[in-house]
Formats: sequence, C-alpha cells, structure tokens
Amino acid sequence: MTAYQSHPKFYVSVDCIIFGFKDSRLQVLIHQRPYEPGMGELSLIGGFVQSEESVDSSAKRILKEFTGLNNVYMQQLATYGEVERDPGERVISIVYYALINVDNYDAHLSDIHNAKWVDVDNLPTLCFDHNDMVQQARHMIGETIKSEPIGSNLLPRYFTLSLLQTLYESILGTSIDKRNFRRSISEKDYIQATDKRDRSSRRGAILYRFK
Amino acid sequence: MTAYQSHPKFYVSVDCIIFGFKDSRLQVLIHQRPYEPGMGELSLIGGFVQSEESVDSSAKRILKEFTGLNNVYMQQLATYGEVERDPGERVISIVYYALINVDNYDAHLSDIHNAKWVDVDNLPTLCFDHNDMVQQARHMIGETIKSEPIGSNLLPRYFTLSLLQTLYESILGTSIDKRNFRRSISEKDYIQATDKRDRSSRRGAILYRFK
DNA sequence: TCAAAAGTGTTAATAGTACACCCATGA
DNA sequence: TCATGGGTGTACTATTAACACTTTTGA
Repeated sequence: MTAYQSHPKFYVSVDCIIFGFKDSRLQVLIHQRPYEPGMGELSLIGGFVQSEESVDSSAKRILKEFTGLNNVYMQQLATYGEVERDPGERVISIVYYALINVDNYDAHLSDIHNAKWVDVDNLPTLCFDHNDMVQQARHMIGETIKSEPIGSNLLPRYFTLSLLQTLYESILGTSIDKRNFRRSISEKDYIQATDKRDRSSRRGAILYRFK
Repeated sequence: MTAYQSHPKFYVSVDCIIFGFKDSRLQVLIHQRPYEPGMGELSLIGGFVQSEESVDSSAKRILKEFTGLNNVYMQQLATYGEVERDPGERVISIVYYALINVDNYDAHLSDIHNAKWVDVDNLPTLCFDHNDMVQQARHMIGETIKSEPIGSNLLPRYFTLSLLQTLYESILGTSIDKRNFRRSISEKDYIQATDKRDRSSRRGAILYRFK
C-alpha cells in the first residue's frame, strides 16, 4: 500500500456515446456541458467515476441517468489519456458506446439534461476530444455489425427489411444491393419473419423480428 | 475546475503485455511483483501513470524500462476498473500490448527486473486480473493478424516461411495447410523473398523479409 | 542411403457481387 | 390508373478449403 503513495491520483471520467436509429439515420445523444471549463459547449454524455463503483458500473449509471435504461448493449471503446485533453484539470476518460432503441428510452430524462440527437454523419463540433471518440466508436460499430446482430439493439421489436437495410447502410456508410442484402439476411437464423405487416406503405411490408 | 473537486481521484496504472516469439512459441514477458500487496506473485509489466505524461507515454516509458526499446508496435487494449481488482488500493489499470522482436531487446534490463518469458498457451497464474488481460490481448492479436502484417514486429529481419507459418499457428491456435498458407503469403506484397538461405535445415530454406 | 524439412498445383465449395423487372395497394 | 415502395433469381467472380507427392542435402 505504501508503495502506491508516491504516485499521483487522477480524476477519471466516463463518456458514453449513445447511438440511436432515428428518422432512418444513425444519431448520437449529446448535450450542453453543464460546468466549466467549456460550459455550454456540446459534449457527450459523461460523468466522473465514483469511489464505490467499478468503471463499468459508472458507465451504466450515467446511461441510466440520461435515458432511464438498464440492460443496454454497451461496450468499452477506449481510454483517452492525453495530459491536456481537458483544459480544466487532468482527467482520464474511459469511453463507452451504447446502442439503444429510441422508442424505449425516457425522453423526459434526456430533456432535463438538455440532451438532443444529432446525426452522426453531420456532427457539430464537440468539446475536447469528443469528436475523435465518436469517429472511433462509429468505426467499431461498423466492424461489429459485419459479424454480429447488434442491429437488434437499435431497432423496434418489429421492423421491415427496408428499415433494416437502411440501418446497415447508415452504419456502414455504403449503399447495399437490395437483393443481396435480403438474401444474406434470410441466411441468418437470428432474424425471422412474423405474420404482421407494416401498413405505412401501399403494399405493406412484412415485419421481421430478432429472435 | 471547482465542479471537479467533489469527485474522487484514483491511482491509474498501465499494464503492458509484451509478446515475443521465442523458441517457435508466442510468449509473454512477466516478472515478480516487487511490492505489496502480492509481492513476489507473477505479474505483467506495469507501473503508475505520472502527472506529466499521457497514458500512452506512460506505456511507452514502462516498455522502455523493461526492454530498452522505443518505437515498438503497441496498442491500447482495454481498461480494467473493478473496484476490488487490486486488493491493496483502488487502482484503475489501462492495458496495452506490445509486439517485440526478441533478438533486439535489452535482456540485461529485463534481467534486472527478474523478468522472464512464459508460453502464452501455458500461462502460470498471474496476480489480480492479469490472466484475463492476456487472454483478451491474445484474442485481439489473432483478429488483427488476419488482416494486418503485424508478424513483422515479432520476427527477425530474415525468416523462413516455415517460421512465419509457425508464428501464425501459434497466434491463431490452429494448424494451417502449408500450400494454402504459402499461396496466401505469396499474394501479399509486404513479404518478399531474398537471395539468402537459412542453413539450419538440410535442404536450406529461402529467407524472406517484410518490406 | 535415408531422414528431415523444403517446396509445389489442382479441384471443389463457398461467399460475394452485379444486375432489372413484376407485384400489391391506396389514393 | 398510376405512383410508391415491396418483393424476387441468376450468372459471374473471388476467396477459401481440401488434399499428396517430389526435391534437396547433411549426416
């Protein structure tokens, strides 16, 4: 124990990149930083790690404060530790990203914090190194969705294949051939057709769901 | 600034998983923990982040202390932040992994620290959560080598295709068909044959190198 | 001469890509 | 009746996987 005492201690924060799929676009929840330095600047959702909680727990707590959600898909992305990254004091930030279903979260909570959704392809300038964090998270999601069905976290329970394709296109930043996409999806056993139909288009699309 | 003061501060450490390819096996450099708690237990190479250095710089400094090496392939892996992960005091650890050429490092430095190489497939019990860290790093290297020529960091300048194949097999934990392997390598433009030969086998294998 | 490691091609299966038209329905 | 989005199949290409024998040479 005494061996540790010669070393400095640091503030450790958690920043959460909360992704949602809204208006057929991948969006991120941001808000105005509520304290100095940089008060009023746009910021990711964040907070400080507390003594009695693990870093993972801290991320879950912060996500819940802003969305009311538990049991969300959430992954640690990276730790940002440049000396001057926060102009106020030295803060080491551990970054997580979460994927949420925008139909389920508590919008009242996010309103309290003045949070709003912004398009990930048209991000405003965020404070500190937060833009870098979002780019890194975006890249990670793109890699992940190629092999894992993480789309289930972003979509409503029932969805059309067109919506699913739009989601993949938003995440990957490419356009995908409709027939090839539908074939590849039909080969996955974690997506299945239901007997419901979406009635917002003339013909009405079959609704699918994740198992 | 004042807004931060209500929050706790933490010791932040860096643990480095130093991989080398030695005796045709993927190995990791470990040593005996030099202070309490857990003094004498086997441990990854680590140290504490200091005030005037970034977390990345801290990892580079620690690597250099134990190997004498600069400019090494080194990546941040993850941050371990469980409350009780270190039984002494709360320490949040940021883990990096490095790939080094075992012919180049300063063995005298590692001797000073009582460091030794252990086979990654037959790891002893390490202190705290260090075994988890190594497993996670191993998995990451396996994913990375499928698409990037990171083997160049582990091999001597000149090497035979058999050795390269053994490296891939060690990292991936699979056996690879020799003809398929050699074909896939010959399609890469970052590996080229030289006019040198290895004389340790009867026939003598062509030596290759990374561009 | 023989043991030990080096070197070498073909075929089959799978995955991915390119591409254009008909269908069902509400307005 | 027609505009809108929903739905479908085939051919080609690229990648990956399976598989066995000959060559060289020092001991």
